[in-house]
Amino acid sequence: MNYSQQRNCILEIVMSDPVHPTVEQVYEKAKLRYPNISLGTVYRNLNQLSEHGILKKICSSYGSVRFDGRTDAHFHMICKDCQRVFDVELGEMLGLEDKLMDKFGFQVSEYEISIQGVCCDCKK
Amino acid sequence: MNYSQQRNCILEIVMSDPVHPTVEQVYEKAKLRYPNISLGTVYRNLNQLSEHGILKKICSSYGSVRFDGRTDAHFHMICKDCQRVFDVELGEMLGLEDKLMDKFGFQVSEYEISIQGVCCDCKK
DNA sequence: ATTAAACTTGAGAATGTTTATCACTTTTTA
DNA sequence: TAAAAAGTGATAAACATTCTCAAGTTTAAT
Repeated sequence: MNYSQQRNCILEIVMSDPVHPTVEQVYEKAKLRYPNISLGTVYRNLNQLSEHGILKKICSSYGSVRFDGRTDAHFHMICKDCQRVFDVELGEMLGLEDKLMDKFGFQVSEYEISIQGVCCDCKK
Repeated sequence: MNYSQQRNCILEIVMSDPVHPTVEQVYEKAKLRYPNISLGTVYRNLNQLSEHGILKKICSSYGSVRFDGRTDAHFHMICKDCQRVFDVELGEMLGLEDKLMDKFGFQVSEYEISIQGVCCDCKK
């Protein structure tokens, strides 16, 4: 990857504020600095940055794709109403539901762990 | 929800085989029994069934949306190559990476837990 | 059984999201 | 500083999902 001003700006937008923005939100913020930036450029760069493991793509059943500047192990709480994504640290998972209610006022309704990797068939 | 043959067929397709099919895969299987079934009907019913908690929608960063006939607490392993989704039981999570390698030959590269619910702002 | 209301369907249009294309510009390399 | 490689904006294309609606089913109350 070569350097580019636009990609750098996109990276900063996602890294600097843990709001887990959607593509559209990144686009709106990027336009403040580069008024002519195209939506395609935002998609292209978010995807490249994810593929290089610099950002993480988050997909949930509720709402649209979002991006996360944190790539270390942690969890996400996703609100079914506003679809915002909140970070949860590993330790906060012990005694899950009560703890999340006490700490964040977040009412857990279901959760899902997904593990990415390569299956035994594809490793061949 | 009224009864309908098509919805029932769609439900059976997802419930009977733990392949976690995509919309398109459900559509292809449903056409064997209802050759005129429309893709819109498949989307409509998969969404209704998920909204009623009868099926679960699975979204991952790799590949497309899939549906799961199991709604009890369990995990998913998603292959980055073939994008298939495999079930993992809760107990199998202790000593995660080694255990999954021993048991399934699945090489874990990253994982993510997402918790759905309602945040403190939206509860107001 | 008959009927009315509510629900569902298939077909296709409409919308929304994401990727591809291409002439041009920027960055890197040597 | 020139050539190669990579990136950009604009727009078209591809793909995914939802919407619309006339016609057909299912349900519940006569």
